[in-house]
Amino acid sequence: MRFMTSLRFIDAVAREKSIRKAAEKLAITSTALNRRILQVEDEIGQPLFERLASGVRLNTAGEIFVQHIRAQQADLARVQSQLADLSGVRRGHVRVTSGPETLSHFLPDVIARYRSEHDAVTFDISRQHGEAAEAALGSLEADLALIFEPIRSSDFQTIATARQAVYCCMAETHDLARLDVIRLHHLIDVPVIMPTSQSGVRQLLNVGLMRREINLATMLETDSEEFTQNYLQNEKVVGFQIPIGLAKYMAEGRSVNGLIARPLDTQDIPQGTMHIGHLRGRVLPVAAAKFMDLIITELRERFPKDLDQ
Amino acid sequence: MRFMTSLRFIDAVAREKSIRKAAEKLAITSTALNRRILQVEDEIGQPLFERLASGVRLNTAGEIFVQHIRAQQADLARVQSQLADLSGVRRGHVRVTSGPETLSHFLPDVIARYRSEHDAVTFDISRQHGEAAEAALGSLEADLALIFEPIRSSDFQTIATARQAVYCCMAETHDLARLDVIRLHHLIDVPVIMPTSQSGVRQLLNVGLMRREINLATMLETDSEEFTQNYLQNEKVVGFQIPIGLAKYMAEGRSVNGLIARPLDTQDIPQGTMHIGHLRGRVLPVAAAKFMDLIITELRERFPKDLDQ
DNA sequence: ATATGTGATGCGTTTTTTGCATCATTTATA
DNA sequence: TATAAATGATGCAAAAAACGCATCACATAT
Repeated sequence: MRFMTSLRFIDAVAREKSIRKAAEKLAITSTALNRRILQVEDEIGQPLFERLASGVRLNTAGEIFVQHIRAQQADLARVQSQLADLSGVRRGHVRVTSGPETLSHFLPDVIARYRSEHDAVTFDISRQHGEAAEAALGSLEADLALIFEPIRSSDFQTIATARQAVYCCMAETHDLARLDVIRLHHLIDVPVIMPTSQSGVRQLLNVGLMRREINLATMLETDSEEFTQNYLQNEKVVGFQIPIGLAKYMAEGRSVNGLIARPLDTQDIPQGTMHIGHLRGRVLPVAAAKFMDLIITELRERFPKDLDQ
Repeated sequence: MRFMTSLRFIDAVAREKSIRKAAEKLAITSTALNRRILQVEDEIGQPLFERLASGVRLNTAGEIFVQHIRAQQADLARVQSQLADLSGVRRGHVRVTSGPETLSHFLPDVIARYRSEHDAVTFDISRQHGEAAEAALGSLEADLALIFEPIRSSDFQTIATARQAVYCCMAETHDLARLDVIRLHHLIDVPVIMPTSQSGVRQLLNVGLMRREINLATMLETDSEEFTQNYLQNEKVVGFQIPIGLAKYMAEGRSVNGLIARPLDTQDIPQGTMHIGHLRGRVLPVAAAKFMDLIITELRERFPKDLDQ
């Protein structure tokens, strides 16, 4: 897109905070890039960057203008996606940001399902917790977000929510595996792997633990689902997860790879809410919109009673 | 704005429906323009225009793309307005579309008031009835609309409304000038000037006339306020107008230039609603937003009881 | 049949953009 | 404190892109 070149270059310089560094990434000389920027600044009628000895930095005008550029790029992506859709093939690129919960099973499943029908669509998955995810939507670095936490920004437009209880995850040989529902007091003196404090699951656990004044025997704290799942197969410890983070059918009590999941009593630990949404006011590219539809379809199949739209 | 050139050109061709005609308006040769279009089509990956013997016409892809171009232009205007605002002077260009009611007194007053403080802001006033005005907002040819009619499109976002009763307008020597409130039956056999059927005032009159089964002695039908106002000074006929279309204080009963206004009884003719708003989802340029604020301020001063926000 | 309109294309010219070498400053380092 | 290494800006020549002219191919109206 020739007509986007200057704008794309400015965006790059804003990100790199240096003309020379940006020029290198863009595979042109710094002098050409410099002059493009000077030209746009001249047309705009005022500088967009502050010149520092260490590089450049956006000034207020630049912030406003770069925001415009990104909105413009996002809208162009939407248009291209829509045009591709016209000509039969669904092309496009979908950028999803999500907490760790959905990355092990849910998103891989949904994306595979989507790509089985539209293999011209590509994906970007970035793992970020709530606040960062919302920021990524705001700066148009992501199209969709799946956030298992309270929503902070009013710029987040929720399209669907799914209530999720917290489950204990353990080897099927674990003593607690015999129980259908686990109460908090069962966990006293049982070694557990805790999610980090940024995670929504951890926040729900904290609420219950505070109320009941219980301390768990935390043997390890991690935000890595992969680590947790693998470790549970080696030692008789308990991890925590929500249904969307479990392998399919595990939430119904089946064991998968020697692991089993049991719900925590909701009297002890409140249910949380998984939010699926996008930046308020945005019109999503076709591919992203259709992918979101599929996410909701999948959620409806998995959690028919707990989905709200 | 160099980076907008190709897009601006495409917009021009779409409007002119001919490359040669557009080229003339843009002061370049048709061959240069033609090649720019071919280049963009090539980058997009598909044609935007159908080539006919009589010129060109947007295809579906073109419609989508041109819509994007216009949104982009509007957003750039907003950004420029915002940047100018940063540097102290409020620059900008405000495009208003309105029915005839506000053009004689209201808009001139408000614009004069606005420009007395911000003389770097320029205006475009286009006179259009409801449906056309809404279309102008939709195609981003106008920023604000003042519509004295029911709103048809759900894309119209109303910011404020003002209830307006219909007034009779006449020479102060007219027999009916003695009445404080005019009933429909007073108008029987009185020669009147009627607004055209597109006008909101006419639609309100029709409602009352139908209900009471009264026919007026229409001596002339026009959509020209100027004509009506001038003619009333020459002959003892009655015209119709709403307060916002009257000179200041005329709705309170004062005579201005030998003319006087008397309200029609609202039992006979229902009140109408003046809508002030913009395209749903748009972020207006600073200048346009501030101008709308001033419109509402002015309305509040003139019609404190009848303004809703 | 002819004339007039349309958009597309080959080619030489003009304008714009790019890259190299270099300057003026500021910051980090010896 | 002197030196080295980074930054963005600028003059100038080469490369690339855009432009305008002449012309083609085609459709429509006269």
